[in-house]
Amino acid sequence: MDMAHERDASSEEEVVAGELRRGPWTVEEDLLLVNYVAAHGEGRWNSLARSAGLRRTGKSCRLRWLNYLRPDLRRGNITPQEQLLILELHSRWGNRWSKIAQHLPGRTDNEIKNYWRTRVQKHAKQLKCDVNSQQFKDVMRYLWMPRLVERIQNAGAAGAPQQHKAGAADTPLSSPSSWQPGGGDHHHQLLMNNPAAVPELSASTTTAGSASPSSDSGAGAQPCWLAPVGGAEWFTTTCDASSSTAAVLLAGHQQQQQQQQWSCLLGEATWASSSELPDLGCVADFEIGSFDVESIWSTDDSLWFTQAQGV
DNA sequence: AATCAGTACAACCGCCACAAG
DNA sequence: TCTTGTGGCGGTTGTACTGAT
Repeated sequence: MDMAHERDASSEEEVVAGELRRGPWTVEEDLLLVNYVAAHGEGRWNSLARSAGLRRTGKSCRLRWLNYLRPDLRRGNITPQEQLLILELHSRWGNRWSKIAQHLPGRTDNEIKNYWRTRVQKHAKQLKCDVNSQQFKDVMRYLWMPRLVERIQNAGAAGAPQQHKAGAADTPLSSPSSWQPGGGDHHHQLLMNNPAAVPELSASTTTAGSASPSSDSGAGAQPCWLAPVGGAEWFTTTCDASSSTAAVLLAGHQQQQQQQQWSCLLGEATWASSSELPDLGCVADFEIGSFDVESIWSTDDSLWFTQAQGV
């Protein structure tokens, strides 16, 4: 369903500036654009807009096509796997949305940007810290991401990847089969069959512990894009296995006592005294007990979080 | 039922890089 | 070298939707 299509094209909500239309696209405009691109291909958006009979700017046409009409778009909720990848890639590259989107087939930079702003930044706000602060990065790296890995693992163990807050908005493209070899959309199959399709992640060096989270160097990764049969396996191979995050996650996985480990991590005394553990700085200064577990964190996340705090 | 606040997402804007003339 | 057109990107805004009160 597209809310834009529910409007009358002649409604006064739409602004007509000279010959150019603005505002939500109508079904007729979408059809014009889709048909024209199908017949003539993408590019030359300004002339395309004129030739197709669209009273839109080339920019508007391009955006509409890339963010909404492209046939290979993956629609529906961001899965835990995708969330994990977004968090990891953002920790490396910052707000390089298009770059991040390149590693999430079928997702647009706009979608990822919206996800970040509406959900991730929301939690930074709740934690009363800046989303770019080291504290928040630590929370993501040592609390949020491991939890996502755990959820992916659990979903894998249950026989099928967990749908994150699956709702009516989900389409077949976002179904768990998309992550299974032989299932899902064309792009995923391409990536799974050809790991080199993500060259930056396939570049492999193993300098354990040396990679900077924000580094653009892209060191040490063996992407597989396989189904999340084991969440930690999927993550550590998809992302940089030499990064501190992945190393910690992998260690937790190998111990098969991940929950206990993270419970320890949450104890102030532990992370203040153990040189083995990552320096979490002043994470404990957060009002972490009031962390809102809605939207991103599910109810069982809340339970886990409470247990982890030893409450 | 009405109102309100929060959420999700489509769309626009301004800036920048690049290529062609 | 300068100008212009084009495409790409990140930031921001507007609004429909949803759930709580």
